[in-house]
Amino acid sequence: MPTLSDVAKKANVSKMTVSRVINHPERVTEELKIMVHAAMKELNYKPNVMAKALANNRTQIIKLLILEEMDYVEPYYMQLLVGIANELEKHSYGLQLVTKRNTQIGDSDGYIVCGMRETDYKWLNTLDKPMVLFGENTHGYDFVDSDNQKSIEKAVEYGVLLNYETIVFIGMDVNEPFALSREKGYRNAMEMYGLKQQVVKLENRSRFSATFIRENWQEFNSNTLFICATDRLALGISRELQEQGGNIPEEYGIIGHDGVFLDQIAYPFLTTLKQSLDEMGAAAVQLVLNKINAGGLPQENAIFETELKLGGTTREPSV
Amino acid sequence: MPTLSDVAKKANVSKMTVSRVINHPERVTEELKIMVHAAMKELNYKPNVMAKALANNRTQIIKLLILEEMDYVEPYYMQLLVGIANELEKHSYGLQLVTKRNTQIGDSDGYIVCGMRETDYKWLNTLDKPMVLFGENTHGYDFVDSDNQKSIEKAVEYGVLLNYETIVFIGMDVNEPFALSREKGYRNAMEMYGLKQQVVKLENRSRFSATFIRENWQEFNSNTLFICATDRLALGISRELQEQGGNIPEEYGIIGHDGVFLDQIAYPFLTTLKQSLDEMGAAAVQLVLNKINAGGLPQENAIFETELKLGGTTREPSV
DNA sequence: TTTTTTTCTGTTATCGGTAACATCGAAGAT
DNA sequence: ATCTTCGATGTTACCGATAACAGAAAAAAA
Repeated sequence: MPTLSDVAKKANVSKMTVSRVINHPERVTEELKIMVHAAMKELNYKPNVMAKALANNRTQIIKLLILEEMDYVEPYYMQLLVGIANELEKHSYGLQLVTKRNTQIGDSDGYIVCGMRETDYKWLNTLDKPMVLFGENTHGYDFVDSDNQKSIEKAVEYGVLLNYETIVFIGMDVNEPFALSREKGYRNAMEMYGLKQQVVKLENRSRFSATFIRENWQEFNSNTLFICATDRLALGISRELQEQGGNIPEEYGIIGHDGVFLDQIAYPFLTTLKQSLDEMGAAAVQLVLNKINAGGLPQENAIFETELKLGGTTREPSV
Repeated sequence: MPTLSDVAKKANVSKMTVSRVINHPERVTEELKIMVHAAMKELNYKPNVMAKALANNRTQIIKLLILEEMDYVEPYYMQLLVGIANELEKHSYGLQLVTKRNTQIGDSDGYIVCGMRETDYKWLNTLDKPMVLFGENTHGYDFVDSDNQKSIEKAVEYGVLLNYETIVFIGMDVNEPFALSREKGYRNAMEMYGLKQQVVKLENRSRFSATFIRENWQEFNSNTLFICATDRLALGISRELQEQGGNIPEEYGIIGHDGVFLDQIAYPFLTTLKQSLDEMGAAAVQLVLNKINAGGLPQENAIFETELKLGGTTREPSV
């Protein structure tokens, strides 16, 4: 492995000049820059991350804290992780995954946090490294998230376009910002269209939404659309509607939210609001690295729109 | 952050002695060891991973190569990843995730590879760092895997116990060792019980196994058990059996394989052969780190038994 | 022209560890 | 009693980079 010194020798300059070409190119003559670049290419020079880290007093490690209980795995995270990992790699950063079990966390340059609930913030405050949260929050932390409200608004809009007469919202019974935003999106859009609102909140498990349908089956007349806060809930709705003999998508429509894995497992495929998790993961990385390299910046968020991905649980738009 | 020197000063010894206490305690007097340990505790000394890495010419990074196409995410990996990540953290190693997209891989101390197919081995050969594969292979690489054969043997045995008359194997149409082992497990056990073997091989997608049932529905008389090479296949079988009005689990039984996420999504829950992925992840890490620290050792594998996790797709054993 | 300033490049010390060699006292050998 | 040998500790140099300072040449000001 060639080092800075090797490059320096080859280019007939000092190590410092080579270092400058890499980190502060504006402080070096064009002429030398060219020579150094030539030497680097010729030797196929790759900077030694560890040495750089040591000299800069960095660890080149970002910790990903997954605060959610992992007893039932969210496939969600896998895509996110890939997005994060790829982006970190671009910047020569390593990843360390921290789950609720091993709170004994070592050193790092910054954190990306996901799955946090309100009760976690007190603890988060004690971490004094740059940090970006995955999911909107009201505690002033930088975050990356989907535009939850707009997302559900789009769903309602689409439901109206499809002429579903009743539009029900199956939400989550947690008081977290993302859940509230989704509900707000529903309420907003319904009000805008002057439609009667109907909100149900359940624990985020498919069997609970299935039970809900079973127990309230007679209430729902034909031509109803269920907009669900998660694909998990949508899955339960779909399953039980079929069980009860409901015709999907003609009599009953379903729109889920998340678009990771579950929508593909369902039969028929769910129409869902798909988040671009790998982009979001990459964005989270960029935000933390910004903070690390620039000291304390003001809050900066990245908000992504979801994409309405059509499956078999909504009928075709009439032309 | 206290350093080696700080500890050395406090204990009135040289840096080297402190270093020895940590890395070669047998070369230091009991007396000094105690003093140094006291000093370390008092200062709450944590070794600087980067410095150590630099001095040892290590990167303290393990790359996890996921060679599988990630267009449909395997929730499988999430658990594995958690297992790997936790174990790496214990040893102050960072993780870098490499997917098929970014084959441009930087430096690392070793690799854990998963999702490889026969065509990948040529390329794997070019990597000359310590490597452990996730999944059995016939190329002489160290690996970690479930005992695929025994696993399916257990399934057959259980099916016999439950008095299912016909036992069918729904396998995967790939020529990979793990798939072959599972099939072999079926054939072995069936032969042992003197039962008629019936093997079907399909692409690993639930809709293909569903289609299979739809098209061959009349062939399967009641009292049949389907042993599936994956939960994905089991899911499709379950779905379509219900669609056709088959009674699960009394008339038709299903046993899946993997026990990650999908079995919980299915309705009813799948009876499945559960792999302990986090343990396996940890084992993979231990194997690579062994290789890294000990130079080229002979091949070493870690094979884990699966656990038969009962769900609603098999009937109760008669007492 | 001389002095001052600016711009660029090289030197030195340092980040926090570790290997290799040097040193020194005590135990064993002769 | 002298010479080895050995075990325990300290010294020095180095891993591969960077910041801070120093120095030299070029540009600007006098």
